This record gives sequence, structure tokens and C-alpha cells, in this order.
Amino acid sequence: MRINFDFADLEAFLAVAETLSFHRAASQLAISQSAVTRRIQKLESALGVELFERTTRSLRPTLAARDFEARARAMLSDATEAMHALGDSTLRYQYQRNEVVNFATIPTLTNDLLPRVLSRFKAEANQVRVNILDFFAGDVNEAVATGEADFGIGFIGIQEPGLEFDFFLDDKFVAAMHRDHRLAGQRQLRWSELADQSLIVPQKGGGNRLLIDTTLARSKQFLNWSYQARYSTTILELVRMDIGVAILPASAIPVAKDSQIVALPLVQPEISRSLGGIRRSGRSLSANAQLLYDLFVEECQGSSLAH
Amino acid sequence: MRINFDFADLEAFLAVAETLSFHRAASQLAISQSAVTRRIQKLESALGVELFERTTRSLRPTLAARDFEARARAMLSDATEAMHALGDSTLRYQYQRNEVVNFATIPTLTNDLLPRVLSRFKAEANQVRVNILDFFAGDVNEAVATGEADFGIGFIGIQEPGLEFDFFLDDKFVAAMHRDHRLAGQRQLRWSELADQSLIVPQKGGGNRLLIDTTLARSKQFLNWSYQARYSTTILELVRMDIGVAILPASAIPVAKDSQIVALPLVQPEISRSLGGIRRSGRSLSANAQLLYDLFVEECQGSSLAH
DNA sequence: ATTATTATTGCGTAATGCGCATTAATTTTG
DNA sequence: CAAAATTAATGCGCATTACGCAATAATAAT
Repeated sequence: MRINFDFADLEAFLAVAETLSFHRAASQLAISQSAVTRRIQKLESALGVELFERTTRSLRPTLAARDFEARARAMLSDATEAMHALGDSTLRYQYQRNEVVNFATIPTLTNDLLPRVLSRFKAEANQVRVNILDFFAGDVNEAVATGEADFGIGFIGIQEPGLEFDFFLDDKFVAAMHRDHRLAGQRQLRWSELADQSLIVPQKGGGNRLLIDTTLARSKQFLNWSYQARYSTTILELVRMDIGVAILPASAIPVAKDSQIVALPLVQPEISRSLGGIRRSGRSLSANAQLLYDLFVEECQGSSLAH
Repeated sequence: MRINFDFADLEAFLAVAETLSFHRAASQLAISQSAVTRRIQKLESALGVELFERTTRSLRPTLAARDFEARARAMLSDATEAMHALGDSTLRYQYQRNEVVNFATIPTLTNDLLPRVLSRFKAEANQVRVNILDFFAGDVNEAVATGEADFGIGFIGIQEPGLEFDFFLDDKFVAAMHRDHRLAGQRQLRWSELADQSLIVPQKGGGNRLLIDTTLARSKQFLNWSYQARYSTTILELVRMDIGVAILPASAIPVAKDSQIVALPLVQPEISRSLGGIRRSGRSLSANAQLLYDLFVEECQGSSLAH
């Protein structure tokens, strides 16, 4: 896929979005106004959408521009940051990896599994530092593929060239609610029983939400959320205060005794995902990384996260 | 700051990094080998670093290339995704905001404050949906500035044009440990008393870590971490299993009774940050957003997060 | 209705990026 | 060890891209 715009186009776009004028944006960027026009036209052509509804005397961003604005900022910021970061003299130290094991994981696995594994790891490799790269699911694969992480723990789904997967366990979606909630005594819940609840769901854009949306669409059900958030922590706190019923993978639910939160399996439809280890193909791990990986394997063999 | 490279350069870079050969990268990209050479040279010149140590017959990525690889992927991915996203027909629906309040917050504020506020909000505005954009601190300001969020709750620090800040409260850094830890009975801790502890700290790259690093550097102390992670959830679980002592802002510590975690104020030096409301200058909030904002103000007036 | 403002477009010029062919360097092979 | 094979770098000519200037057309402001 050819990217037919460049950073200068993004700069022009952001200047126009900020000033709401080609003329003033040109001033700000110290280029001619016709150059601004051309950059915006180039960007519109590349993206296939109109970014600004404009006359010679007024200008208004389109909805597309409002979405694109944050994206443009992120790209420019990334590029700027990359240029700065490469001058950072601490970088060389950071890649002296002899004493640091880097692994990538999704945050929800931290509830129980990770501390147990790290306890055992520390007992065997006391001087080794551990850099826990806790990411969203897609980023785990990427961190492993690029070598940022020695290995990862995450979803097994789409096959990716260059990566190997080891199955650890299945992780089912549950309905989490306060233990005093009127549905809390049931053994399981059908999705249809949640129709009148105040639902708290993962935000659009992540794998969890996508999985929920596609599964419900297949069974012709509609997700009528009242709150959405990105972090399961945020979601769980709302549950703890009995603000609503959350839809989450079981791995996201803490297993503390006397917890105020009850997790009930969701059926009709059931939704689950497979979790496992992710390594680079054909690459061996360092001794310490391999030890940590093996400990994960062992702990998962004796573990089930579907409460 | 002029960005002197473009997406085609990033593509070439990644192809070379993957194939470890200009020749094979050229094949992969269906361009001539000399074009690959020129793009890499352009990128090296723009970044000011050598990316590949190479002879005519062999090639090896530099440390800089290994760092840059993930960044290059992210930028290309962002650009590709932006192009796809603008065609998404659900976008128009998403900006029908009459019934949705969007606010941006840092995740650590979800422990206590957020659920209380939302309980009160729900009682007064039952049909309004709430999109909780839980971000890292820098992203909160950005979400407000770009209009993605109606308002934000985050750090008050660097003044940003176009944004207004309202002070809510001070948030101090504490040492969090298991209640059976040998230091847990103390009233407060000096940093020097942590020298022999297995420390769990926020990952480099975020505001929390930067604040810790700069403050300790000023008092000539060294942070000797054993584990680092991004999410306070991850960190707190390690504390709960008594794997080590964490350095976190008080707002990140859950306030549940009978918690297994004890938080002790850290002194010599003390580190704290101011939290508050963030709004766009000169813009009024919708009635529902204003109601939610006012509820945050009220709850913070009667709250202190320094346990 | 007239004036002022501003986005668009044509033109000429400079800069950029390409493939082809060649050269230089360095592994590989016998 | 020498010869052959491979491959990154560079010169050249050509095509494409991007710019500022000047002019035009459109549209708010007065």
C-alpha cells in the first residue's frame, strides 16, 4: 500500500486545522498560501476524503478532519520523537541486555499468573532485572517480532510470519458484577438477560471489543452499552461500585478472596479467546528468558482462568 | 522542526531490516537497488545516525536501527490505519455526540474518585452514555486539545496554549508494599531506606518515571529497580504477592478495606504532582459534560489522596 | 453595490527521485 | 592464492514533484 502523503502534508493540515485559514496557516509555516492549498489537496486526494469545507472566505473542518487530526498529531509526534530518541546516549546501555529479560504481556494477565511466575523466577535468578512490557494485545506480537521483547504472552489468533505460538489456556468472557447485584446468584448468564442492564464494555478499537461485536453480530444481538473504557482496571472499579455489569475476559477478574466482584460465565453465545506464548521463529532465547518462559508454561499447565 | 524523511524511506528501512540486504529489499519493494541505497542514505542523513553497518557483501543493523525499527513500524501502521479509518462509515455515527459525554482521564484516578462521580452522574443523567478515554497523562491534554474529549482529568504541569486548568488536588508518591513486609509498620519512609529493597517502578517513558528520575537525580540518589512495568495494575499485583516494594502515586493505590497493600509516604525527597481539570479555553461544555465536570470538582474538594 | 479578503490555478523554475550502467569493494569458490 | 560472483555506491539523464509569483474567481464585510 503506497502512502501518498508525507509529514509536510500533515504539518500543513494541522496548521490549517488550528488556524482555520489557509492564509494564516501559510504565515505560521512560512510558506506561500498556494503551497498550503496544494498540500491539503494532496492529502485529500491521498486519503480520498474532503478535509475542509471551504470557500474563499470561510473554512470548516469536516468530520473526517476531526478524526484525522489526532492521527496526524500522533504521526508527527512519533517522527519527531524518533529523531530525538536516536541521540539519547542511554540507548546503548539499554541494549546491554545481559542482565534484563524483556517480555511483553497483556495487562489482564497480571492478576494472578504473573506474580506467581515472577516469585518463582526471582528465587532462581535473583540478580536478573525484568522489564515487563505490558501492552494491548496487538502490540505484544509486534514487540516480539521486532525484538523489543524476548517473548510474549498474548492472544493466539491470526498467524503471523516469523512468530511461533504455544497454546497455554482458553480465556472465556464473563459478566462481572457486584456481589449484591440481583443477577449475582445465578450460575451463568445468557446475553439476552443483560438487555436491561447498565453495561460497561471495552472501548472500540481493541481486540476484546472486536471479538464481542463480531460474535454478537453473528447471533443477531445488539450491544447496548452505557459506559465504555479502555483499561479493565477502570471497568472493574465501576463494577466494584455497582455502577453496572461489565463484559470482560475472565483473566481480567482478580481472584482475591472476599472480592466484591462476582464473575458469571456468559452463554448464548459463548465468547472466548486462546492465550499462549509468542516467540520469534528460529531464534533461541537467552538462558534467563528461557527460564522465565518455561515457568509460564508450567504455571499455565496447572491453571484455569474460567472461573 | 523539519521532518526530512518520508513514509517511502520508512518502507525501505523496514524491508532492509527484514531482509538484511539492499538487493533483496529492492526485490521485495519492486524498485531498483540503487533507489534503496538512496532512501537509506536519506534516512540516515535525516536522523543523523548510521542505521546499517554494511559492506558490499554483508549488512548488520546498528543499535540505532534496532530502536528505530519499532518506531518506523508504528508510523507506517498509523498512516495505513488512518487511510483505512477514514472510509469507515460508522465514523459519522460516532460523532453524533448528543447523548455521549467523552472525558479523558489517567487510569489511576479510577480507583475511588471516578466511580463515586459516575454514581452521582447516573442518578442525575440516566440516559447519557459515558465514553471514558483512559490514557496516559500526555494523551489526556491532547485528547482535550483536539476535541476528542470534552474535558480531561490529569496532571497540571506544563502550560499548554488553548487549554485551561483547574486545580483539584495534590497526589504524592508513596512506597507500596505488602502489609507483612518488614517496613510496613513505619509511618513514612526515606528513599535511602529502600536501597536494599527489590524495587518495582513505572517504566521509562512516562511522566511518573520522569518525575521520579529527575527528583532523585537532584538529591543525588540512584534508582536501582528490579522490575519495571507500565501499568500500575501490573505493579500492584507484584506488590500484592510481596515480590517487591513499588513506587507509585497515592492515587494509584486502591482504598479497599482489608487491603493487603500498605502505602507509606516517601520523604527525603518528597515527590508529588498536581491533578486537576483540563478544558479547552473559550469553549463551553455541553450541559451533560458540565454536570459531570462539576461533580468531579465537588468530589475533589472533599477528598485527599495522600493516605 | 463596492471593497477587501482569500482559496485556486497557470506558469516557470528548482529540487527530488528514479532506473540504467558502471565502479569499487568484499565475500565465495576452486 | 587468484578468479569469480555478488552487491552497495555513484554518475548520468530523464521524469516527476513542489515551490513562489501573479492573476483569477469567489465570497464575506462594509
